[in-house]
Amino acid sequence: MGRASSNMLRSALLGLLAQGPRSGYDLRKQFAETPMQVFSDSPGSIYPALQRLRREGLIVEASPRRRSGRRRQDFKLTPAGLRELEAWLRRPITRQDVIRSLDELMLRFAFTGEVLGVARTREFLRELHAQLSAYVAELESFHEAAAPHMSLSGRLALQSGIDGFRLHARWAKEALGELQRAQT
Amino acid sequence: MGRASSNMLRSALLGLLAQGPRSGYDLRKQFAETPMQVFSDSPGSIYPALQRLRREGLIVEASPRRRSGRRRQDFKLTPAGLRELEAWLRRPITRQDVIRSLDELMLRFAFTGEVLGVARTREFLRELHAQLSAYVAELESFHEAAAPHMSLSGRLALQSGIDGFRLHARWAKEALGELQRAQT
DNA sequence: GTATGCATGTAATACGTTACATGATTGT
DNA sequence: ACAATCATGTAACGTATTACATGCATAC
Repeated sequence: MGRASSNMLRSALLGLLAQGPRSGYDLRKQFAETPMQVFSDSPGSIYPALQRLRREGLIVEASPRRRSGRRRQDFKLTPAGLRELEAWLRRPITRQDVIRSLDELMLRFAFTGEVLGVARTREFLRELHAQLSAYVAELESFHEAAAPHMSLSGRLALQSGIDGFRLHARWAKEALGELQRAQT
Repeated sequence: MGRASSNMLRSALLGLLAQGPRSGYDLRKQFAETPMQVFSDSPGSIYPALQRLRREGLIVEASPRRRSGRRRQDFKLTPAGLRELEAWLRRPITRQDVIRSLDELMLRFAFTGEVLGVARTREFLRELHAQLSAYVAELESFHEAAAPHMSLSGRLALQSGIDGFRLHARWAKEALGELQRAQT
């Protein structure tokens, strides 16, 4: 009921603010100038989202740490905000997540490493790999059954999808190895 | 103003209806049971979307081609609907499309093959490959500059993103080859 | 002292989501 | 006759999008 679905921007804001205090403008710049460009940098999305988080007590204004005389409103996480972030990070990975919001899972991966530590990140990757492998298998069996009746472009598009998930699965495995090396 | 952004569901409905008359329920089943599961199969999204398309004159009721005594409302594209579909398919591929809606581009690819023919599809793939390569290069140079200051998980996540785009670029090239073989 | 960019905000609109509602038709 | 499933719809809610608005610092 309402309190809904993914709300990826909300989580991204919490995750970034967990790294340290930032202003809305800082966040907009980060969305605009880094590979986080999946997020809109328009003020109409970010400022209202920050106000909502503030109203819910998940973030508060931080001491204005002004690096200039400019008006500037920094925010930082509250304990409640950190709890919500961690709850998001710890959500079990579902088949639906893999299908409909792989982007969000990758975001969760990045923040998990920074917020919950290496051990938990490796669990995350194992779960992710399992779900991805399962879905790849599903797609392959669909492909086998349906390919004969599909158009060439349909088949090629499906193949691209399968390849993408397979690549992510392989990536998860390799990342797991890298974390292991870094941990020891 | 308003008439906005991607509206991927709208385009998907037009594309599917271009293949032949279907009912809302058919479309829901297709979303639920095929790899098109990026789309929600909930009635609250599909039926309103169909009503909007009908009100705009892009689709009309088709003769009820009933395969049972059940109530059933089939829709088919109007000439205006086909025009809008083709306009969507012919939109130039932007950097933003690649970053924020690769899914939509893959959908466009599939329908382009079915609606506009092989020649146009190959143009599409060339454009797509160019945009993907350009963005991969961008990401690589960001990676080179920023990697030293990033956390391990941040770096791994970024690497996954780069790999994904690189894979799509390679796919576009291979698909181009397959279409060429099929065309001759 | 005027333009440019910093920094935050708001209004209109459309859309997806969840949940609920409603008949009609098969199957048993 | 009754349950399950077919098939379509509606209502409340939250949120992204686009475009516009505002005020204050710097820079020149």
